[in-house]
Parts: sequence; structure tokens; C-alpha cells
Amino acid sequence: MDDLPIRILIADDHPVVRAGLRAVLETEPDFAIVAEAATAEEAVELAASGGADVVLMDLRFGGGMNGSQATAAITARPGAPRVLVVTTYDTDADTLPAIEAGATGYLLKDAPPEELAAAVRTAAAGRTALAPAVADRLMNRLRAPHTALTRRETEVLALVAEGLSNQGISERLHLTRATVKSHLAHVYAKLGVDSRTAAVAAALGLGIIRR
Amino acid sequence: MDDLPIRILIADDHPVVRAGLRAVLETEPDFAIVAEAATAEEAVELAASGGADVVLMDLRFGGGMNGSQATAAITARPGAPRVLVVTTYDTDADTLPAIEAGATGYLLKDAPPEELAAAVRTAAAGRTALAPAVADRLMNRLRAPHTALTRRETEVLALVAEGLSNQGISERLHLTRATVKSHLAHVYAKLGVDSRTAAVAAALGLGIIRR
DNA sequence: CCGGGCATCGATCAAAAGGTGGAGACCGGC
DNA sequence: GCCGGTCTCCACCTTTTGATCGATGCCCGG
Repeated sequence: MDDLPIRILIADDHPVVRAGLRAVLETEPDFAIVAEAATAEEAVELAASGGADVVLMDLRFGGGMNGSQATAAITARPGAPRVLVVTTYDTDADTLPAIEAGATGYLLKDAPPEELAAAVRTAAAGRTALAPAVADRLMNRLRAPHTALTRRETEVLALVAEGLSNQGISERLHLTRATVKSHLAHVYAKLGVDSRTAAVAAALGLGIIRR
Repeated sequence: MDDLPIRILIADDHPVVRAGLRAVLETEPDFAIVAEAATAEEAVELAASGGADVVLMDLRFGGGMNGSQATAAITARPGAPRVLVVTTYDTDADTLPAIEAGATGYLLKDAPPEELAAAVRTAAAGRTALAPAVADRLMNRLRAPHTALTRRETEVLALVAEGLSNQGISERLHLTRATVKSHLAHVYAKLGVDSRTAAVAAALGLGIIRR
């Protein structure tokens, strides 16, 4: 197709993963790994300097900016490289922000090398490359839009997941117990559950809240 | 020290991680990667055939046997190789079973290459190699033994974390509500909390239960 | 053989949570 | 300018949960 190689930037805080991606991708004659970044900030900087066509982006870095934020920062610029998210985690809490941030694709790290190479070529061409598992969940998400919690509802739910009582939540958020109960009632309806603990379980499963 | 190279078996279901570990370790002149396994069962088999000194073992595989079980199977044989666990996860629920299963060391995947190589040599010599974060938590665990839940208590707590009511749990386990409440009261006391949701939060944090 | 941890139940009572059915205020879009 | 969603709050009532007393049988180890 193209005489020029696809220039790749690898962004991951794990040295082992960087080495692995490099080893896997270097076997492809039309790929050129031009840089590596160990932090999200570094990835943004290197991507801005314009030497890459595709950025392989991890989502979780040790500290500071995360992969979704970095993706948003990279894709915001005109003429930006494509961002292909490559991560271990496939919950909605990871995928949705990344996709909103403008990621061209989303792969899981257990993908076989051929799939990885194919995804890089797909992304370089500007087309979307999604892992089957991710694609499945996105479809389910679109089919069941009831899970869309509001900001406040998510906030309350997160405190519930920390083990706070309605009283404790009302104090933390400067609300009355009535308001907290009202928010929770909406959360239960949207998640199809009928108790705080079940809501936490469901939300963890859906990736709405974390840990 | 030794004229013979340290023979290494890599067991991980992620091709990228296998390639990464291989790339990182192959730069050491006294290391020889003799085999790779993509499943825990395969790792046990290859380890039994006796060609390796150290097994780098992931804990989570796509399906079937997990890394701890494989570690137990490997170390059960006389003259078994040392098992060095290399994983992304550092919760008690991961580390404790692995160490009980006889792992010689426990590293996190974000370890720098030098630390990894050093740990392999330490493990090959039969000495324990622990990542600092893991060592820290083990010390805390020994200092606070109150968190030791009984089998039944853990079982009940796991169902609480799935969102079941006491009634639901009693039916699932063929108990009366009184018994469930009794178990939970003990759990709350041991975890230092006073509600089911807080217990789930604490247990997730401590890695006593998962997901 | 006896103590202690474990697992199983009972009863009572106060506190918390959940269900129902509202209402007012704000804000953005059609 | 009105509609709908969001966020805030109120009251009443039922169910669930947690706290606190118990009690029994089992098994294991000193």
C-alpha cells in the first residue's frame, strides 16, 4: 500500500510491556517504532512533536495524567497521530472515557501479535479497531441506555461503595438524608437493583465505579 | 558464580508480556529462556519435564488453572524449579495464595528490568525475592491478624458483595437468617466496620474478596 | 477430657434503609 | 416560553439490618 513505514510511539509505564510491544511489532517490516514514553505526559509531548503516525497508549500510568487524558490532549491538535489504546482492562469505566477522548481503537493486551499488527494498520488508515470483547460491550451499552447515571448519582454511589451510610453521605456532600435517598432511589431504578450493596456490586461489574 | 546459564521458563497468557519478558531477560548473558507457556497447565507440564531453573509465572490466565494452582503443582515435585510470580496485581487475595503455594518470589510487572534480572538470580539461588510493595503489605498483614475470616464468614461476605440480602444469603446457603446475621456480626468486628456495604468496601480493599 | 474456636440457631429492640408520592428551583434546548 | 432533566427537599410507612443478649453441637489439640 504505502512505501513509507508506519511510525509508532509506544506509551506504557511498564518496561516489560514496552519491550514486548516493541518485540512483537518490530517483526513487521512496514512498522517503525520511533519512540517510547514511560509517562502520559511524555507521550503527549512526543506525540506533539509530530514524529509518529500511531500512538499505542496504555490507560493506567503510575501517577499523574492517565491514558484517557493523554489521548484527549493528543487528539485535540490538528494533524495529530491516531491513538490506539492497548490495555489490560476492559470495563466501561476504562473504555468509554478513552473512546470519548478520541481513541481510534481499543485493544486488550492479551491480543495475539497478528491482531495487534492488524489493528495498528487499521488505526494508521484512520479506521476504528476494536477488540471483540470491547465491541460486544459497547453494543450492549447502546442497547441498554438505562445505566446512564447523572454526575450526582455517581457521586453518591461512589460514597456508598466506600461504606458510608446515607447520613454520612449527606454530611459529606452537604445534603439532607432525603436528597441522598432520592438519588439512590434513582440509581436503584437505573441499575435494576433494590439495595445499596447490590447497587455497588452492579456498578462495579459495569465499571461505573472503581475498586 | 556459575558457568551454566540460568534456564528460564516464561508462563503468561499475554503474548506481548511473554515477548517483553523475553526481550528484557535475553540481554543478560547468563540467562537462557528455554520455553514459554501460554496456559497454566502447559507451564506445569513444561516445568515437570525438568529443563528450567526458574519459572516466571503469571497469576491470571484466561481460563482453567490459575497461577497459584500451577505454582503449587510445580513446587510439589522434588527437584522442582523455583517459581517467581510476576504479575500486575498486588492484593492479598493474589499474593497470599501464591506464597502459600510455594512461590520463591513475587514481583510486579512494572518493575524495572534490572530489578527483574536481580530477582531471577535471587530466586535461582533459592532465596526469596519480594517487590517492596508486596513486602510492605505482608508486614502489615502479620501485624494485624484480626482480618483472618473463617471460611464460612468469607463465603457469606462474598454473597453480600454480590448484593444479596440476609434472607437471600440464608436461602442460598441453606441457613437461617439468624446464622447469617451471626456470621456477619463477626465479620464486622474483625474488619472494624459496622455495615454490610462498609464490609464489602474493606474486604475489597484488603483483597479478601474479589471484583 | 476439657477448653476454645467454629458453625448453627433464637429473641428482642433500635436504627437504618427502602418505597411511595409528592414539590419547588434551575437550566438548557426546541 | 414551555418542556424535560437534574438537583434539591419533605412526610409517612414497611422492611431490613445491626446490636445484644443468649444457646447448642462439633471437632481439634493440649
